[in-house]
Amino acid sequence: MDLSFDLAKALDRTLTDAARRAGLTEAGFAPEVRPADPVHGDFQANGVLAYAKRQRQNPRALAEALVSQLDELAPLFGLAIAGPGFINFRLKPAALLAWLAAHSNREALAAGAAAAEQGHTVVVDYSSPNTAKQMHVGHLRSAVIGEAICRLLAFSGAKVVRDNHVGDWGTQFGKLIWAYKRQLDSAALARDPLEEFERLYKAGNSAAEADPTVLKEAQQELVKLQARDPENLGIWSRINEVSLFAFQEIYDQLGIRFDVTLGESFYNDKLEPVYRGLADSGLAEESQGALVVFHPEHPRFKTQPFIIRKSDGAANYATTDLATILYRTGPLHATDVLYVVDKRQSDHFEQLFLTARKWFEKMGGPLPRLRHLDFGTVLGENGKPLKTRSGENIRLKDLLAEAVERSYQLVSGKNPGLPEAERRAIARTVGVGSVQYADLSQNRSSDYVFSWHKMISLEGNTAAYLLYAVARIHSIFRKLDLRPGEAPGETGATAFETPAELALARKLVRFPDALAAATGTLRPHFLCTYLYELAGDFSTFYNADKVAVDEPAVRARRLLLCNRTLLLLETGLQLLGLRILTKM
RNA sequence: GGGGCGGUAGCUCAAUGGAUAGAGCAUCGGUCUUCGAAACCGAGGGUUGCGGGUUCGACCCCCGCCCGCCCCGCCA
Repeated sequence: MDLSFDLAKALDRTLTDAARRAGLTEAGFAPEVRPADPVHGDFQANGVLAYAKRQRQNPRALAEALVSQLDELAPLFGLAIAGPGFINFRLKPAALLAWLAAHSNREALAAGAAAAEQGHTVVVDYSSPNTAKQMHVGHLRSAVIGEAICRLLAFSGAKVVRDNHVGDWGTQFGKLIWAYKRQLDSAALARDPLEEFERLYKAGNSAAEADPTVLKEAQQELVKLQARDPENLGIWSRINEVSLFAFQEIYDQLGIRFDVTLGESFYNDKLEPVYRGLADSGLAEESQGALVVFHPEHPRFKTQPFIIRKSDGAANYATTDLATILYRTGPLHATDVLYVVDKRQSDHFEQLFLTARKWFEKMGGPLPRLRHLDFGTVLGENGKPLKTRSGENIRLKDLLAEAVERSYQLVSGKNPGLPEAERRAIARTVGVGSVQYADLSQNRSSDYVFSWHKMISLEGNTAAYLLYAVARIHSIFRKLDLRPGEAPGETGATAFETPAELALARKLVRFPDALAAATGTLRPHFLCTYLYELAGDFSTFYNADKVAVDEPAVRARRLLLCNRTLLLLETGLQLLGLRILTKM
């Protein structure tokens, strides 16, 4: 066996072959290789236990037989059979060094990782705010998690299409256009367009509520827009243009750039085939004046309809979502579509996917793998959805600004000697990164409690702690007048000896497992946990073993550890969508 | 009423059916004349909501119950 990027996978193959030679052939044998508790080793194989159970054989004897066929591993691993029949593998110090030497830069990591998702074209539908409104805290998770997932998939070899499916076509435009024509404040529009659009919408809304004549006029504006009246279409398109420009300011802070922005309006002329296709195939039926799809085999959806055309004849999001699947399957050639959307919409997606599957079966076309990547709600300290004190949604713009300001206070307190401009720049990286990391480090399915104190802290699993480790490694290289990334001072490194060196080296070698866990389950928090543990092992090493010692061989191997830790921390943080720094 | 998700240390959260359930915060106690102490080391803290079941092995799978949040026809 060679020391490839993914050692667990390589071990799995080796054990599968060895099992055949050892006679473990009945009913298939799966080695079940996984990372182990460091107390026991680096990897463990549990497959013998289940196999022995099925074959009614002694698991320890089977493990002995298997291990006797693993001589080729002896140069790399210490092997041990433990407990009822676990096989433990502990990398030898020289093998640790060899793996680290072979993966010394971003390209080597990427080359190793790229096998996992090769051949997939993944459309990721994320962020997707409504135009003419501010992005608020409710839009945070989709944007942050979606971007991290895009980066993870791309690094693992997938072709990723980032699609911002904006809500740019809704009934809100009637009232908005009504108010736009009568009450537009140009100065306010120039200053903060989304603020002005929101004001106009509220003005239109309350005017319509107070006066039925206004309501009728607003409805007329909407009808005119839908009939492609040039003036209303112009206003509408200006609103969208300005909105997207404002959104991009947020996206720039979060490091997001979409490949396509195909909002609901893009599908306006692509809805007929949906109605026709579903009606002709017999999936859709009339119910209470609407066109709906029931799923008789489903306990809930046999009575809970999927409405694809409202009783007033208008489309809704179900219609555009179906049209969107057609477009992503066709022109975008998707093999996979991921919807990074609030978990409260899970019913909708379940119905959507069920309907799409049946529809595509009738059409005879292959359906991409559709998955709803749900996420929980951001809660305040009171356990309720996060709001301002007055009960308003917190604007993303304000939230990020506050994070940056709080980080600036922290940085200025800790490192007042730095020039202000530098402290400001550091605060942007730390502040925005703290918000992103707090979101990503938690299992995405759960709700989480938003806490400035926890988020912007040097203690615990935070962005600042990780960035501090990065900054400190850079500082070592600066001190020694070396430049990281050029593998400086590594030649002549001898195998690791001290407990802290060994612990750090063994953690470094686990990077592929963390990456595979995060990408395979589309849960970035697995990578966060790994990076946090890595930074912790580095800090322990840093406190225990001095890097800048006189003995050249010891110094070389410690520099190698620093360099590789830096590489993996920086790579990992960037895969999560964070920016990095060299001082803080 | 039907359904989804959750309940793990005082608090916030981890944990592919695998070995003695782990971190951080908080509490208590240590470590700076030496590469950034924004850090590190250590201690205490648990009937994994309750009761059954499956399994060599269950926080994890199955059944029942309790509690919390969310969804259930024309918003997305």
